[in-house]
Amino acid sequence: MASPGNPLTEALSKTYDPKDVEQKWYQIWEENGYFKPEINPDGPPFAIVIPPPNVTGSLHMGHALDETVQDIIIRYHRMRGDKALWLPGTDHAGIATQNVVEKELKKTGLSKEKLGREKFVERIWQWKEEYGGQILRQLRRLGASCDWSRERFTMDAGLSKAVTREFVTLYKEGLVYRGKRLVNWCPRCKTAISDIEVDFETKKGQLWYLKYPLEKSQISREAGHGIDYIIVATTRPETMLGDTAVAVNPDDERYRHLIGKMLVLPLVGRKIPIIKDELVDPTFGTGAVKVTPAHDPNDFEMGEKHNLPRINILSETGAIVLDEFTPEEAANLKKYAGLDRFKARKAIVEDLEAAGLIEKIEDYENSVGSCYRCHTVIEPYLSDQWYVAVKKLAEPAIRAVEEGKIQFIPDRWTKVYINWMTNLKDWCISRQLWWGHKIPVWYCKCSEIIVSETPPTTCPKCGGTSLVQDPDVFDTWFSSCLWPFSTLGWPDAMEGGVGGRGRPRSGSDLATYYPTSVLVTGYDIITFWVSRMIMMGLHFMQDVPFKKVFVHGLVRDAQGKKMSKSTGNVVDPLILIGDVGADALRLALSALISGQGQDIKLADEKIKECRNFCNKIWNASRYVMMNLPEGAQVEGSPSPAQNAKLQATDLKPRNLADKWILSRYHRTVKAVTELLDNYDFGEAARRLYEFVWGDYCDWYLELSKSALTGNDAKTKQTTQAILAQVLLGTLKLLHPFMPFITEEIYQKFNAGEGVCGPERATSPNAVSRHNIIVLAAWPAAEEKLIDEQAEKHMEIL
RNA sequence: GGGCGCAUAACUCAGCGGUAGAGUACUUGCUUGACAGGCAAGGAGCCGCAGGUUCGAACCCUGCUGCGCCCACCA
Repeated sequence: MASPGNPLTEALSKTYDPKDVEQKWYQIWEENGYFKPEINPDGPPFAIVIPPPNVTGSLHMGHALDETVQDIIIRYHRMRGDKALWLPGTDHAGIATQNVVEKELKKTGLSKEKLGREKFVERIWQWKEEYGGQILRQLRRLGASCDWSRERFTMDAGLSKAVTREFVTLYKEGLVYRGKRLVNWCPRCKTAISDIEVDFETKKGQLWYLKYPLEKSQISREAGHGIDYIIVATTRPETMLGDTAVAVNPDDERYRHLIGKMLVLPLVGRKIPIIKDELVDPTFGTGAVKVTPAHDPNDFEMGEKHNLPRINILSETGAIVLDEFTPEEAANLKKYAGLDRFKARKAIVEDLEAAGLIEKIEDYENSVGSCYRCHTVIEPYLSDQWYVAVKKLAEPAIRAVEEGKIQFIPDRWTKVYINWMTNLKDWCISRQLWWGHKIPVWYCKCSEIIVSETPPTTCPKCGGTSLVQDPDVFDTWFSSCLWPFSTLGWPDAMEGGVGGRGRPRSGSDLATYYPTSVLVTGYDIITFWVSRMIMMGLHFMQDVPFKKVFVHGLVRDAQGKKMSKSTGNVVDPLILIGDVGADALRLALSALISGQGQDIKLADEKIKECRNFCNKIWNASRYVMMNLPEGAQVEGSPSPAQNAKLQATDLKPRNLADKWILSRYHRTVKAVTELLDNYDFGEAARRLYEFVWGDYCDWYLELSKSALTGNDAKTKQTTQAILAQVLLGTLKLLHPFMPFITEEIYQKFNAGEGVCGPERATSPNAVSRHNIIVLAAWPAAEEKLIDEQAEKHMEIL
């Protein structure tokens, strides 16, 4: 037993306190360049690019999980001797960032309009410099071992150049085009958003049945039928101002005789035809549907087919405008001008009611789309936008996954991906925002469109010099889909070829690390991001952007509810780190990962369990230290020489307990290594937990007490050696999961040499730092026998 | 309307063809010598329901029920 006043017993306090340890180690690691792949210059390259968090973001539990997984992978590979790169960075997140800074401005009574575009963008840059690094600092607290010297931002010069190159190339290839179509418009953000940026929610509303009178001259002719109007059902009565037809199903007996007749649109006075179209479901409502080509996707399609006029009735903020009405119509509608769409709805319904033109109003539930950023109800809105023609890009992207060049883990996401990719619609990439990459397109008065990587000075067609750049910016995902190669130096790192094609210059990061090894992400952005990276990677690099996609679940609260500010169930990872330390949080998250990629319910109990585990291994180490040979009992020792002596000590088991723990340990090393190779982080974490607590502490450490206090010097020495070496080896296995505490303890045993640094000792068995003890291979049968014997033996004890 | 996932002890979850597991919680002891953030022992379960395959099913197949999610042009 340790003598009183032993410096080692004092070196470790009774309970583990993560605070100082974590701060200290991260700094040492970073300062010594341990996170740079170059510390393993000869290893095979292994690369992960971080899913770039929004610059405005702050670390939430979802990030914590995502980054923990990546850090486990990258630390594991680094320990295996790979030239392991984890490239960090942030996304400019156009709409999200703009919204945040707008809100800030509002507090000071300013608005972006008052500031003007240039000043506003300047303001965002300022804001970014000041607060943008927050999430990256928080990543460090988690222990994320990113190579910060390679940090990127989507609006860095190089990455901006990449986006321009991307667009111009796609344009020249005919894969990008401009079109006037209905887009999902957010009247609050005043921009188009893509289909997948719309959240649908079923909402309670009404279905209004409106009477549209037949034209007078026809009423008399129809008098015999007793019909002088058609009833249409709609959830959006205010759009009736823009109706340019009423459609019925061609087979609908009720209306067949009316097809081709004209109606008079109430309130407006416009004459509109009754048309036939198979799209109309005769069983819905009255079987007659009002057609508003400028404000409904279905109606737009019908309008195209039947050549109907498209009358836009709304401004970009969603208020009624009368620009596209005839003067007579406009005169009728003056009272609605400037009314917000929902106020207009009320007013129009009232007026129709007063005119006796409402047959009935029913309660009705339907799904309403809203902006994923601000939850404003989106408006199908007619406008000029840029699109990516996605079909030609999607085909190779599907093939790559089908052929196994990219593997989804777990596999079920393959199906989801392929299903999604085969039904892709063209991607609207222009946004009416101020923050983002400006579209490299200029318009000349002569109506020439110039698409160019560098700003043109004159129009190539008419020689005019007053060129105006497209005011819009790109969808954020249009830049982040280049991330796996733009961050590594594309396009400048390419030699030869057109449009950034060719091949990466040898020796460049791009040549070394592309394709990256694995992408780690939640399933929520497979559609937004993963699919697009695959398309663009294949298109511009002629190779997949990553070989594997590890898809994990989302972190939910203890009840399984989504964490959200409005529900108030958000658990802040930084508060937890402050409470229990980063290691406990990391272990909790990783131990909760299931092989099926289920969502994770994060309960306090689990955090507590893992905090206790930290303490457990801390105290086990304390015990082992106190029982090392006398000479070793100094802070920072055993010295290398002493250490060598310990290792040289005969590790050959002297009794059943020795055999048993070595066998257990050996199996754990093997199992955990395999589990990590197979991306089963949850099982790996659980296995380690059980080994440390259940085998090492509960059994071997308890049994060692008699050996250490006994008279047999040899037994004592062997026990000491096994205690120490199994512990040190286990610390290495645990290190990817819990980097801080393992480094701290390890360093105390190992003359200041941590787990993280460059490898010193090489072992013939190449598992290198990952597995310190090189055990002779034990025949499986013998191992099993020993296990059984040992278990029986211990039952007797 | 199409697709996916989940249902195992009070709670959170492992197990995925061979006698039901862990942690937490609970009960009863123990503990001045690594750790009370500890140790030992214990109670706990028609493994969602109904069929089928099999010598044998929590595990494989079919159907059903209940929750959750994704996709789709429900006026």
